Amino acid sequence: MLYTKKINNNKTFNYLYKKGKCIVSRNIVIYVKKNKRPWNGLGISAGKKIGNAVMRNRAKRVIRQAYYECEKDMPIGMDMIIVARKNACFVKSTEITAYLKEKALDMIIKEVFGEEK
RNA sequence: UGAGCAGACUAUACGGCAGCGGAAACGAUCAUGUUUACGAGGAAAGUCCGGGCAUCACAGAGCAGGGUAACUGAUAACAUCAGCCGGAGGCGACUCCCGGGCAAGUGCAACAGAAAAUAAACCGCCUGCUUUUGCAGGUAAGGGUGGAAUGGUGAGGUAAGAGCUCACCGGGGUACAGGUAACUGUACCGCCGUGUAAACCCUAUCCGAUGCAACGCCUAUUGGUACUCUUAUAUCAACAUUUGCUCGAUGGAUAUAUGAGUAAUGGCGGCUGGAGCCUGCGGGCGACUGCAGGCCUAGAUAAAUUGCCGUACACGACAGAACCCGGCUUAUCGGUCCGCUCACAAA
RNA sequence: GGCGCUAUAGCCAAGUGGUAAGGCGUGGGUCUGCAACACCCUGAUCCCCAGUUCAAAUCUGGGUGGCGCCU
Repeated sequence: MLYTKKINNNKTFNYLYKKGKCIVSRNIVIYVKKNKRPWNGLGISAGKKIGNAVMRNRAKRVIRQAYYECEKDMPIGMDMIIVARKNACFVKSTEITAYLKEKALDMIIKEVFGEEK
């Protein structure tokens, strides 16, 4: 939790779903958008389709752990929503961490900050 | 040994590294750090009952509406639980049952059937008249319909029959005895009548409404928006408020103007020490309860119990607190303990 | 978290204890030289499981799905 704040109002969620860039994979879907502030915003969403309360909590936990582990490498100054898909609760957190570090980071940097650099 | 019945408990375990939540202590000062112990369930679920707590309304009464239903008790209370009565099932341990009243009233009972409930009589049976087809009277034994047909079986009796009479069975009433009571037993009378109250209803008894997004406190901005109150003026004479309605109670009511206050948003409290848990000794058949000692054991707000690795095995089910308790219902891989029953075998 | 409503044929639906009306559509037939129109026929585990009753779509209890309100 170095530079991150939680996103907890509905407005920003809807704004990001509409305007943000989306990156899709088997386990998760990521929506990203610049916010021009000295912190990152993080929202995790686990919908009804995933399963009961235990499964939803498990998915949220795994995603949060994966985010913390690659927080140091993240660029600062963006809002981000991670939506769990049905696979996410059966997978270990190391898989998601690896995915974030190897593939998603490059994509995020390209999509969001690519134009400036 | 096998097959069961009932009750109670448990819900992978241990270690390492990294992390989360609020709390306490120590340090530190507008950055927050260190240490310590603690941190989901038997159903946390469904929200089906009951209560606490809070607000609203209170001067009260009645009606409407809703719940409960053998009896006695337990309890804060209950649709729960215990004991017991009645009924049903099982060889048995034991289990199951929304179990008041259609002899207060009203309604309903399709089709079939003569008839579906003050009664009546299709085919029959018997007597009389007429005459070969009917009429009048008696009768409800037999037939068929239906879920249900005015007690059942046998004997006497008769023109034919019939609780018409008798015996036994079944049900009802009255009296007496036993039991706290539901109820049980005995004696006498007597056959007065189907089902349905999870149909309206009646009887007894209980219930005010809304739910922590209740409610209380603090506060930015905008704007005179909404609401409340005070004063003044004008109009009207029945109008408003008061839990769904009525009585009753309280206030005259509406519009305009002036002045004062409140609300929205966000935050904090409510929030966890409680009808609490454990142990021992008493009371009670039991549900439960009295006394003494000990313990503090989640409180988040996009929402904490984790991630990864290793070891073991039976390879891990259903499932995540959101104000709090007592029950019920539903989901659930399995395991352990105590008691009891039946069958077989051995001593 | 709390409080409510609802489920009937492929679709829209009526039905307050006595064996489920109707409309659109599907399929078949009649009509026609062939079609359309018209007419006739056709089809239901009344969301699921128990109970009350002679009898349940309907009454009672439990479950499942869908929808709404407070925010």
